[in-house]
Amino acid sequence: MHELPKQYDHKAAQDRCRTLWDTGRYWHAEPEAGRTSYSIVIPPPNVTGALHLGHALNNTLQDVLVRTRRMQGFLTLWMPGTDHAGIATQAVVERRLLEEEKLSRHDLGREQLVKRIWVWKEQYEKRILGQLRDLGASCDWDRIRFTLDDQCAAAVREAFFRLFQKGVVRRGKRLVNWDTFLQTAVSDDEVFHEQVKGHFWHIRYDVIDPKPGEPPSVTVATTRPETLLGDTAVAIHPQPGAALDLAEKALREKRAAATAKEQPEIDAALAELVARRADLLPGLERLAAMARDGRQVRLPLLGRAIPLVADEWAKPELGSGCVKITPAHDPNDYDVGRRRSLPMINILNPDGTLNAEAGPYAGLPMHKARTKVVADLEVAGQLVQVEDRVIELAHSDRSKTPIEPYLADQWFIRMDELAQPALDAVSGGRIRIFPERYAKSYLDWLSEKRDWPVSRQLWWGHQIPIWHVADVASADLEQAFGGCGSVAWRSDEAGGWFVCSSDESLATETVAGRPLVRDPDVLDTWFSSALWPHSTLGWPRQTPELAAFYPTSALVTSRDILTLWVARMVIMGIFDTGEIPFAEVAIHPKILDRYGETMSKSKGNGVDPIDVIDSLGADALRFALASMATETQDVRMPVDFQCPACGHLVEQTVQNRVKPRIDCPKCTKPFRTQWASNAADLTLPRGPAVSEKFESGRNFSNKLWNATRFVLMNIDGFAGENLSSGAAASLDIGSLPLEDRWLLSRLASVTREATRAVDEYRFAEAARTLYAFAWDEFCSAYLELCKSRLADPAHRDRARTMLLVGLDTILRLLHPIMPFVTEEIWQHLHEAAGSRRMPWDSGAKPLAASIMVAPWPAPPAAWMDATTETRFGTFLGVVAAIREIRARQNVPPKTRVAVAIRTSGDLASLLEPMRPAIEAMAAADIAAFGPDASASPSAATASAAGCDVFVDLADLVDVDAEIARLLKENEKTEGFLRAKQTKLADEKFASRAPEAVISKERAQLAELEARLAKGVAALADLRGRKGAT
RNA sequence: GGGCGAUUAGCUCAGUUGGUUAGAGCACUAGCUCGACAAGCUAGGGGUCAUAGGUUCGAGUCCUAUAUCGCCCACCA
Repeated sequence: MHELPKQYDHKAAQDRCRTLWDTGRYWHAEPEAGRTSYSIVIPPPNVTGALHLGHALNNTLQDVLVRTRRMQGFLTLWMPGTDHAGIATQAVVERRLLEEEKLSRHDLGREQLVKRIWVWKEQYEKRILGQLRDLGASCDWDRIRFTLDDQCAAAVREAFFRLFQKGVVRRGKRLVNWDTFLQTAVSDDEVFHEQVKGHFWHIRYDVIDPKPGEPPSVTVATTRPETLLGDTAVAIHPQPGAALDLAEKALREKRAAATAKEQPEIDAALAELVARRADLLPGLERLAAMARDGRQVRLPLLGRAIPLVADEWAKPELGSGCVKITPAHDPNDYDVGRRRSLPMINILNPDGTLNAEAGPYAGLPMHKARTKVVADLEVAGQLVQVEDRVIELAHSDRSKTPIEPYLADQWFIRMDELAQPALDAVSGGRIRIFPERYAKSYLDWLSEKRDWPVSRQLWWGHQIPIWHVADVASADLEQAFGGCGSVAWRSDEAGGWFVCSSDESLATETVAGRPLVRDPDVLDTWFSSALWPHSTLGWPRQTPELAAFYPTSALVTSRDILTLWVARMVIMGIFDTGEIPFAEVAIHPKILDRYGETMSKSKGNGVDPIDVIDSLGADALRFALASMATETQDVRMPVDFQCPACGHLVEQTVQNRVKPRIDCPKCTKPFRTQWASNAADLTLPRGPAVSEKFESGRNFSNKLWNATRFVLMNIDGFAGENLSSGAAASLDIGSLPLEDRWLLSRLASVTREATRAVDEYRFAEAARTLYAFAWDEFCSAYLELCKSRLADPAHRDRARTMLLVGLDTILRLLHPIMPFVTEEIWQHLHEAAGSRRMPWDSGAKPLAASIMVAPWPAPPAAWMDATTETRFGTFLGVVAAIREIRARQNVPPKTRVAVAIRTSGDLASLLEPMRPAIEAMAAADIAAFGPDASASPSAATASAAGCDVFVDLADLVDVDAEIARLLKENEKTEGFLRAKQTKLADEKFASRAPEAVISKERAQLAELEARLAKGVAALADLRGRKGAT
């Protein structure tokens, strides 16, 4: 006999399963003619660090899809890989370099730094891929890619080259977010805003040669006074009066629509506007006229004459109505500068110090320059006023240092033409986004068609395949590269040329004696990510993989990168291949901590998935994550630290979550957290971050394990029938007892529900459906029922067959969510019952050696039978009724009770075969079963769907307790009854509700009336009995 | 400022096209070691579905407003 240990050992099972899968390479997909494929590319995790719970969720869901499709017979590929994550990775390595060796990247040089980052990458890539394997991800491990590997690099160069040829890659001065620590431009997405206390300085600029009646000066206000060194104008609205009228009109409209509560505030604003008009308008009108006349003001400190310009950007309703213009260091001023053709003076060096343009301030870092500028303005008497103000200061997400807007030459991609096909793909339904509402943010973002700045002044990344050459003629280039299809060139509008090549290097180092110089910049990391679906499959080569697996089937991601990544993949996929990169996009929730904050390593509120995998098992983790993946909202996960010494749980709080060590409040022993870095802390045992949410998954694994244990204990040499369609032993439904027909019916409907849920990315529903069925129906009901049948030689083998059908089907349905425990059980079943075949198995082929490649269940529709399910429900109701009476009368579990069941003759004969089952499951002896059954004088009563159940308790019955209970119950029934009567008596209801609803209500009313009558009779009976004693 | 979403049991969440007396897991209470499983079994307690209106014969579900929270986008001399 095949006997299993009492508890499921997830650690041993995980090791065994991984070995089995790796040996069989069931995760590998080779292009094969004639097979329908299903493919997913992994959202490549950054090699900046380890995977967190969000990744675990993302990858669990992908694995559920991939494992399901593989079992359904699709040629299934899940492409794994990691992302070089340009700036993020370089920042991490640079920060460590600085901390540990006090070196900057310039001390090391480009080549050495990149070498260091590769070392880092190897280390983290290994760790990440290891975590994915531990999670059970069935990626094709023979096809691991990296966004910076040779294959991806070739795709990047080719894609860039084509964009260059098409003319949508441009170079030009752009105002960028400059990170002065990393000395690179960063994208808007890599900038975060932080509120800091600052000031609002009001500075006076004197008018040059004011005429009589003209204001002698203008006052402007700024939060960044040092930028005045780069001012090239002061702006004033061209028609301040009209602008004020407009502002006033807008306010009045707002007031009309406002609630009474908001009105005082608007009134105050209106009053201010009116006062402002009186005070400032004449002056502003004068200034506007002066701007039209080309008059100038003198820039304080530097003494430069700068023009007054008329521009709508200056709002007369704000501040003094005038605004200083620093085109090279402010995004709005930049726009003004372009509109008014102003000079753009860059006052910054790349390292954040001021350059020669700043005159006497050159060499100072910005914050020192600010202090000095303010002090000098004060001395010069140009500082009018200083206000305290809270300002939103932009910081670089990567270096955590303040961002400086900075004018620099950058490469960017024009989106106007490229974006349209990507918009059409989603709005036309060729790409479907789940849940659908996210399509809106995709479309909104793309329809702005904003240019994509793609150059980064970094060393880690794909170096832009552009070479610069100056002082050559077009003919020289033609001669050098004319015959070469992989090289293109274009004038750089400054007398030089851009040469672009899709090859890694150019064939020559000079053209007409002039050197070709490689552009030092690298591409935004999202550029290579945008090519991921086709670059990983071999593009631009026409590989068999590309033909078989592109377009991919689905993309699974969280919503925050819908624009950054998903939209760009669609753009580039269509541009490069002419086809969409994926047919469906599944958006899953984010995991938040107990305070509703997103989990992140920097906050320290994360959970290492490996902690959960170690303590509770990968299946527990996966099951919990899948159950959380609902469509509507993000999910909160309260986290605790578990004391390694005593197991006590310490709630993770804002205070303790960043500490390297914690002293257990219970056993007082210290343990380390993920933050431990010094030697002393590292010697402490690790206290993993855990959440009770994962426990139900662990318990479920164990439940399945023990159900299997039961089946194997009873199988006793029975190897399983071949039920595959066409085989002799096929199931004859009509001959089966009620419980077997019920099981088949449930298997069919559960399979349908679970499959549909996965198809529609409703993972939580799939998990819930399977959990409830396996636990509450298969284990609690069916297994219990089988116990008596297994003891009866006449029925034993049929019960064994059905147990195997049930267990086998449940395992296959659960395998995508819980691969390890299902595989482990599959192997045990293989040993004990290897000749069994399900109707959806091929009868000729041997049973699959791994459940990973076992066919997905496909129960025939004929199994579904609603009548059987209802009847079985009645049976369960009778059992529950007897158990309830036992519980409320404190009958000891082993004491058998005598029961009478009063019900219609029809129902009684239908349920008669279930008599032994009822007796076994409720520890009861049925004395009477039918219309004539009646209560004995010492019975307690209960009702269940058309049956009255009387349990004869003899001297056990507590009459007073029964009376009290009946009183309470009758009262409750009366309450429902009255509500129902009122509803039915309501003429409106009777006249307007549909007939079906009314008859349903009537039936319920009748049922309630009968119930009450019985209750009243039982009560009278009990009272009489009490009087008799 | 614009957009999207959420608010249901002590906690974390489900709740199909509006239709019985609103569910699950964990936590809680009582009883139970019987050969599958104490990571278990049996029974139970616990909810004015954020608030206020409205539509409807009927609202957790639809509409409007309010409050609170979260996310995305834009802007803040």
